[in-house]
Amino acid sequence: MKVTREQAAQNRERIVDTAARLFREKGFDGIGVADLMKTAGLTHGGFYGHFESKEALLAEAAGRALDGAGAGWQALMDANPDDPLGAVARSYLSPAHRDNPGLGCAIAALGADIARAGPAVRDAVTARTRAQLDALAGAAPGDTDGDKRRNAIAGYAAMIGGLVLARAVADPALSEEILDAVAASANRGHR
Amino acid sequence: MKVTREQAAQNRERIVDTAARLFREKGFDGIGVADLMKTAGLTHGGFYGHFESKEALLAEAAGRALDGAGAGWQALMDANPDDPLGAVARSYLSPAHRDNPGLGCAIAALGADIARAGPAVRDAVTARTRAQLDALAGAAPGDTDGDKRRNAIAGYAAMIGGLVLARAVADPALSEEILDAVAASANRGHR
DNA sequence: ATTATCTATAGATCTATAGATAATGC
DNA sequence: ATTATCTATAGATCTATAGATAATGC
Repeated sequence: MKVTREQAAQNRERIVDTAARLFREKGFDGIGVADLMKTAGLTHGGFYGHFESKEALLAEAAGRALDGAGAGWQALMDANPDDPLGAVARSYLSPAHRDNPGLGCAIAALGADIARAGPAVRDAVTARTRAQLDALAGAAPGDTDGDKRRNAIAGYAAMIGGLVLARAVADPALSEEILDAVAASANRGHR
Repeated sequence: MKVTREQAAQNRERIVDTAARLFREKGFDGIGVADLMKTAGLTHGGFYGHFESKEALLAEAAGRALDGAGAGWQALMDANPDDPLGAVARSYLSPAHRDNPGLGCAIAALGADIARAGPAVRDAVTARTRAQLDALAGAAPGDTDGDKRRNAIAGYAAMIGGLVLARAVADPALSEEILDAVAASANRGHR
């Protein structure tokens, strides 16, 4: 059953999108190529015509997930010119984000997997991280460019760690308290 | 080859210690029971006399790792009464911690695995998180108890996220910049 | 003729268990 | 007699590949 060149390209995109979701939900080792392809509506063996390896797919999937996040942040910042960073922080630290890792931040969901991965994955993530920090730094509070950049990095770090911690704890009240406390500290920089 | 009751208890401890290190280094799915037992100097089959399942071991191993971190923080805070939180942050955000996940923070190394785990694991982590936040809140800056607690949570979150991000990026200079920026923001609360 | 996808499988792993072994502890 | 540990294995999964199939694109 061959398909058109265009259909094949669409299938490839669907594999990347499916992987971007399933890797974030279940972790890199938590979903196999066979199940992933089945979810994408394809068969196991077809995978290796599109990607060299499962890890090569992770590099693309993580890149795509982070690109999506970057676009979402930019839209939030553009829509909230008086408090761009606060808007990003409130969205990032929402219960909806906490409860839907498959659609959320790839660093929070896959940070440890990425740290253990090879250069292709880490380079893809590094490039997006650089772009996101640059975008945040432009909107961050601070008297100098150095201050703004440090505040952007610290703010991003607090969001990531807050989300990871809020997902890890079992008590919903404590989880909520963590999200709120980090969001409040992000707002402190707002003037 | 039976061993004494005491030797068996020591073997169990060694399994937990080994797991605490290997899970943090390789992730929960990155190390198998057989390899883990071999590293502990025992055979695969002996495992199930000590633990109900691999996940039951994770609950103990994560608890032990976090207890060790809590003790280390307390020692750091006691030794630096004029800047207790800064001392913890500088240690947490050191290149040594970044480069040795097997000996480091279990939340940063295993946060996503913990979030996907069952109640035994999550409850063990929640109890230690509560204790650590209480200890940090006592030393955190802030005019009210509520401020101190919020600052403790936000500071802890920034440390976790900073470490995760510093481990994920491939560029050593960017990684260092992240550690330094988060440490500097933690010091901002210092008076 | 090319190629995207399929079925089938190799070979390696994984968790968990069954049953044997051998030393302790009563 | 009890029990901590061992060997061996069941049964399920994993990544990756080989070779067949069938439709596209020249």
